[in-house]
Amino acid sequence: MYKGGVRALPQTVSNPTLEEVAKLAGVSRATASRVFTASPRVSRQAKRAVERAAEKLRYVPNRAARTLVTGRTDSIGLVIPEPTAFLFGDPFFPRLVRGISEVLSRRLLQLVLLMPQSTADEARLEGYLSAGHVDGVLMVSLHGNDPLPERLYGRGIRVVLGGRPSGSSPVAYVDVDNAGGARLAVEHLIGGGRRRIATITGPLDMGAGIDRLQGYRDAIREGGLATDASFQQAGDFGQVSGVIAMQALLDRHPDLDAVFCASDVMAAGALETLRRHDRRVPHDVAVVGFDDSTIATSTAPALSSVRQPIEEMGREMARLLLASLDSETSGGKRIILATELVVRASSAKGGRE
Amino acid sequence: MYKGGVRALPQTVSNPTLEEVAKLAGVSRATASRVFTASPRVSRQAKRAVERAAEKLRYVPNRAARTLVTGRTDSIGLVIPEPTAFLFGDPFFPRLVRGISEVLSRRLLQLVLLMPQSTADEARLEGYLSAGHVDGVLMVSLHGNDPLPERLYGRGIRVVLGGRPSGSSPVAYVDVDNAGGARLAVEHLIGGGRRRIATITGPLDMGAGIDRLQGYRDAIREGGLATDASFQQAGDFGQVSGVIAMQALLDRHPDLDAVFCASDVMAAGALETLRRHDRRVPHDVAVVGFDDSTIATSTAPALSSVRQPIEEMGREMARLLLASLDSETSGGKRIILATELVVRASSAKGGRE
DNA sequence: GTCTGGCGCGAGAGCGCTCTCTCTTAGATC
DNA sequence: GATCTAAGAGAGAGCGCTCTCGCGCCAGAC
Repeated sequence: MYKGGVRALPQTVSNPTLEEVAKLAGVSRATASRVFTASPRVSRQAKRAVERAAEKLRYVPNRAARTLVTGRTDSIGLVIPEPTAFLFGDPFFPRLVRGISEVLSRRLLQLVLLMPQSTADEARLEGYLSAGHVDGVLMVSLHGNDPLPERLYGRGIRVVLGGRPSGSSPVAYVDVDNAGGARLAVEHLIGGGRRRIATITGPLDMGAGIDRLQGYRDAIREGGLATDASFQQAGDFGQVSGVIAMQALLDRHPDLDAVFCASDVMAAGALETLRRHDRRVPHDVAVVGFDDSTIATSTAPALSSVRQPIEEMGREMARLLLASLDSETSGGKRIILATELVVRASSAKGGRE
Repeated sequence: MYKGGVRALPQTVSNPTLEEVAKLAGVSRATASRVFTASPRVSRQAKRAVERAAEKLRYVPNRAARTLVTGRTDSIGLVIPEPTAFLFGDPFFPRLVRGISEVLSRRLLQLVLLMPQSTADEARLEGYLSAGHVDGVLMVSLHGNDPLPERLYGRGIRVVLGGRPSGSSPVAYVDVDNAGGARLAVEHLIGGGRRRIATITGPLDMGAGIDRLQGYRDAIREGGLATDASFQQAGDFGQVSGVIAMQALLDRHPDLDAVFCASDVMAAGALETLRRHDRRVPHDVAVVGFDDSTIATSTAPALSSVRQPIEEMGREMARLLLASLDSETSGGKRIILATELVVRASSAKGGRE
């Protein structure tokens, strides 16, 4: 019975070894190896002979053996805690992967995704990553103060985060300009004549949640309006939390005239509540979301939103990790990518003059 | 410069080896090894000494070395071609992963996700999987006749598919009862008095697309209605294709009174078109989707849909693979899981009497 | 003709681990 | 007290590969 323990089972199909390839090609193992490591010191005919032999035997180099001696795996781990895949139900995740892959493929590195489902999974994951299964680790969207990145970092494993961690940390990261994006959104609302502007925040134990709130506050203050905590209501980026938060805000401020939501999904929930309360959007209340996800164009009215360069974030994460792998020094670096406001019907200026 | 080539670089942090742990614990390497392989023949005190030494040195067994001798990696690959993550933009993907993880975690196996982004990626993937990086492979939702599963199978690698391949194949798979689900949906429409029932199909080079169409046809025929190809319009599971297909169907049959869509997302598109043509749903036209995704409850009216047990599919895939790993014989087995119809407003019987 | 240099190649060590085989020793049996 | 047994530990081989070292050979310089 296959127990996932550590006991040797007979290989069902014992793969050919380099030794056999070399013998068939009539060369030494060393020469055959040189062919597969693309080493220059091989004659054309030896190379051809080895290649032919390999093809004939359907030889594939044993990765474990190679890793054992080189200390390298040529693969990169991407860790995505379970909730993330849902939070941004939207293309966030595949877009990020696409950006990362674009860079890694060029270097012939294999991207390996890891989705811990539980705390137990995550503990095991630390062992997996520490055991030399990957050359470096990318991680996204940590809730609270996930200790994993720092622990890996402490082990000398190269780590790059997507989205800044909520605390301070020596680990390198790439983030989008959440505060800047939020500020753009709120400045746009102020510019449209709104004065009683509420916000539905993300979880405040995540960098993205904190920074988007900060951007909102900055814009409110700089716009000469008063920041008032009763105009702020926390959500968790999910739709239901948008519905509930909007309700709470309307209870406190029936006359609010705009709401900035830290995610499109929450904004969709907010729209639902506004509709139920017969608020016209954008006439009575303007709404702006964040993420510019596909949901933004399918709501009625279509949602203004802050667009983030997800693919670019993936690319930068990969580049940063590769640079760290090259440089023999790790950590510290951070890259912030610009965000952009996309205005749609939900906050149209014409909504109210 | 880190090239992803095959050249040894100095390890930034050279991890402690078993040898060092053994020395610190005052035992031989063999005894130390026994501790980590949970072998029974170790005295309590030797075990404790080794554990203490390991902790002190922060020792993690080198996986490559272990794999080299055991021939096992204790990890399982899950291959998801890029389009899939989009197609079922919805929780399909995380739900599947959750089901799989549930089973694998219990065996302490690591799930590794692989998302080839291009044909080049896929070619490289074959090498990766063949090189002994994983003990077995799970694959989902193949477009057309993807040769990868059979090639891996041919190499003696254990493979289990999620969703039957469109052609015939010796590779084991788990699938939901697509035909049965479609049949339920159409029987429900017929039971509601509908007679001019159209369908928007999925891509017909995918098992799911083919089978859902087949179920539709069977139900139509058995309901005593005529199957008529002009009532069938192909889509690609995406929203836009639903919009367009519905338009084509209305052009041909302005008086159709129901439409069965092979995905919820296409159904949402169909609803859009129906609304634009002033068809009331369900009064004039009843609509049923497939997948019972979150979108089904957020459309207006809410969408009747066929529910599939995604988590269960993940679990069964994992179980089948583990069984195959145990049994030393591979392939052949197939498991079909029941689907279920969830009736909502879009096909309410009261819609028309 | 000799000397030099570099190219191509083979021999062999060794990466870190598991596992088999063998040895030691303590306890059980007579 | 002698013999047997089995539990616990160590020695050592070897998994498949890469890489260093050094040897032989031939082209070009003198």
